[in-house]
Amino acid sequence: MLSKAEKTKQFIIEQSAPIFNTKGYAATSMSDIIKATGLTKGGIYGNFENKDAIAVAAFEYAYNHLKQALYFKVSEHKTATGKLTAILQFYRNYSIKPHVEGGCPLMNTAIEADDNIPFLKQKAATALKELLGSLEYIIQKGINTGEFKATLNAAKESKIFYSIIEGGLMMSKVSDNPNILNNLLDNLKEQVLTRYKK
Amino acid sequence: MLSKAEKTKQFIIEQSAPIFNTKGYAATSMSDIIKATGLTKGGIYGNFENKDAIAVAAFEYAYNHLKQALYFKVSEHKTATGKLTAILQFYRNYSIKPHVEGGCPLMNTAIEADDNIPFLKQKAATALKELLGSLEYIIQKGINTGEFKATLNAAKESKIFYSIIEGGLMMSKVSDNPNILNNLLDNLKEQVLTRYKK
DNA sequence: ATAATAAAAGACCAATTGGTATATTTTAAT
DNA sequence: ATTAAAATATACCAATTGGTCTTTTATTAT
Repeated sequence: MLSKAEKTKQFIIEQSAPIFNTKGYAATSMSDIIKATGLTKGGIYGNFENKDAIAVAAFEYAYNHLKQALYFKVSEHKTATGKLTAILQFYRNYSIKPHVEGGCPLMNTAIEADDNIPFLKQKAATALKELLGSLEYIIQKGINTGEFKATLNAAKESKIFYSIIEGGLMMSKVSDNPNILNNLLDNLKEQVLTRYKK
Repeated sequence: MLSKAEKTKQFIIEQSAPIFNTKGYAATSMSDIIKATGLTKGGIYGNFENKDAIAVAAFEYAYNHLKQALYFKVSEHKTATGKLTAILQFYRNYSIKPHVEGGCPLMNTAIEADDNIPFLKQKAATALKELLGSLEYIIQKGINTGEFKATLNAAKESKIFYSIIEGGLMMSKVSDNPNILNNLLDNLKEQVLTRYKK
């Protein structure tokens, strides 16, 4: 059974994650976290060393959430085409209905942290590597099983795939127009069915 | 001739833009700007109403810089293929040699502002619309002159084009690997020469 | 039920935040 | 050169920042 402290720690993470993901690391204050949790300084600092530790935990929580939801959807399908389509479906309307409030934690963290928050940048880099790796794995398997063309470069395609999703998400969000992303997802699906498939 | 105040104002903008673009709006303090300019509070607040006004001016400065550099490169070419290739060349190694320190001001601002800094979000949205419009215009002109396939959808292609650049830039920066973006740029060029061109 | 321990509350801290008001210095027209 | 106006410096402000320390309250093993 979870100890009291472990439960509280988890609770702090759950309440903080959407705040960090919405406002960003710099704009999120300890008083924001205090307000969101209903705890006091003692309660927070008894469970975390400092703000940075909460930010890291919140990122990992948000990323794991995203990852698990994605993996769940992907695992429902057996073919590479099915898996890729499921991923595209997952991101449909993501600009207005993201998995964690504030959008994609990976992109948010990458953009804020890349120049001057090294400990967060590194977390985002590791997460990106993992996601790209999974994508590449799906495509490569599609090639190996003969579902996709043998000429396809899985490493290359995975990066095209993901850059379009994240770039499209950024454009949709800032433009308040979910269709920018959705249209790109439609196009990616078409690409899978034509360029990828044998 | 520029008045003293106008010169100072411009100077403040020039010194602030790289700070805002690197640290972000929230993490940039007035004391950062004071330090960077060598001015005092009076000098700053005599020329700008508040921090927000500087942030807006800094964004517009950084964006205009980017835009002009891009337009200059693009205008050297007459064909749509030449113009698109020039844009791709412009972004080569952008993750380590951006036009303004900190990377693409459009993406940085879009990601930080989209959830809770409306006045900056709107600036980024307008800038994005303009950039996408220019891209679409180039592609459409390529279609109209018979250089590109008539079946091409300029509006759609411009979004694919730009999402790959920005998504690729994000991935390159957070991974400390310029090649992720560079390889995507290579691929885009190939797409222009095969899928676009007649 | 009680003690030992774990967890959370709350008072406190120096430093920094964005911003104002006033004093001083520069600029530029006469 | 003088002077009015413009521009900048400086001292000051309340509020907030991340964080510590001590006291109080809950928890949990006995």
